[in-house]
Amino acid sequence: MEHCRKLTLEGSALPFDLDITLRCGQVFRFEKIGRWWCGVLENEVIRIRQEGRDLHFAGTTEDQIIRYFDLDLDLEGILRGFPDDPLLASAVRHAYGLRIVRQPAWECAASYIVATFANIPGIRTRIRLLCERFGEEIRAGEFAFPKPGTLASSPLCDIRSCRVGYRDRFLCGTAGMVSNEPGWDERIAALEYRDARRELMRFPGVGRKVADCILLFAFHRFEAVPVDVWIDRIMRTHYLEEGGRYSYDQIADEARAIFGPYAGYAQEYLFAARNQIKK
DNA sequence: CTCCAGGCAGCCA
DNA sequence: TGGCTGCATGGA
Repeated sequence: MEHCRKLTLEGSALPFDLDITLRCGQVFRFEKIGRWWCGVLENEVIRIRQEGRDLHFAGTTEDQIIRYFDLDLDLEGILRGFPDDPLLASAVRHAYGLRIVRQPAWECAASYIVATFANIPGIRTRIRLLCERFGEEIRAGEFAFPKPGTLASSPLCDIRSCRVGYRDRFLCGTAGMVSNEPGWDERIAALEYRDARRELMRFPGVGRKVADCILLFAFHRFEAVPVDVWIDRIMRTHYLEEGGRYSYDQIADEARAIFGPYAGYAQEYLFAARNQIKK
């Protein structure tokens, strides 16, 4: 591996916690080996570790690190702007320094399509298998994320062999649509949140929740609030009227009303602290 | 073994 | 529009 660089975090880059950021379940391909996190960024194998304010990394540029981890974002200001709420405050304390990573749009979409109705360890296994089978080998034993064209032209049975189950045709179908429209992500990025979500939901396997995940994790639309079973539970138990009937959009709207324009970030901190939040 | 998971599409009223 | 149901799979 090429030589290691160092980036000292300061200003907007604080707070930042690499472990929490890569462990919280927003990304599925990073793996911690010893003290190093190893993963693939833009077809480059990278490794990175944090020691206090120092970020040591290899395999990519400082600009890419800053962009991927969104270190120019004033996270402290966002956290300070949250409403005075004890549950959210405890979640922020628990996951302090978590940053929403800027995922490539296609990788994010494909990942969350195969993430539906599954648990995180299983998702990681599936995505690893997809990369090993369909991704370009960029180094011995290291694979890029599969290109949409590759998946679109692969037999469903081959895709299913990566244990994606019934999601095989969703993944293949979305891969086909994406590969037929270069620049689809820029088109989405130019739209208002509601329009962007509606457009994303035209992809097979992309419903409200997956669309919100793509908008939050790839496009950094921080008003997007993915409501999975955990967030649904937390919102109903702690923020909504007991026994009330709430649709997905009503819960997300409530979250935006309570947490403000960075509700997506609040959601992510609550998700990261889900096992510490009592039912 | 049972339960459950970063839900979705396809129905039906 | 809103509620119900089947769905493949593996990790805990």
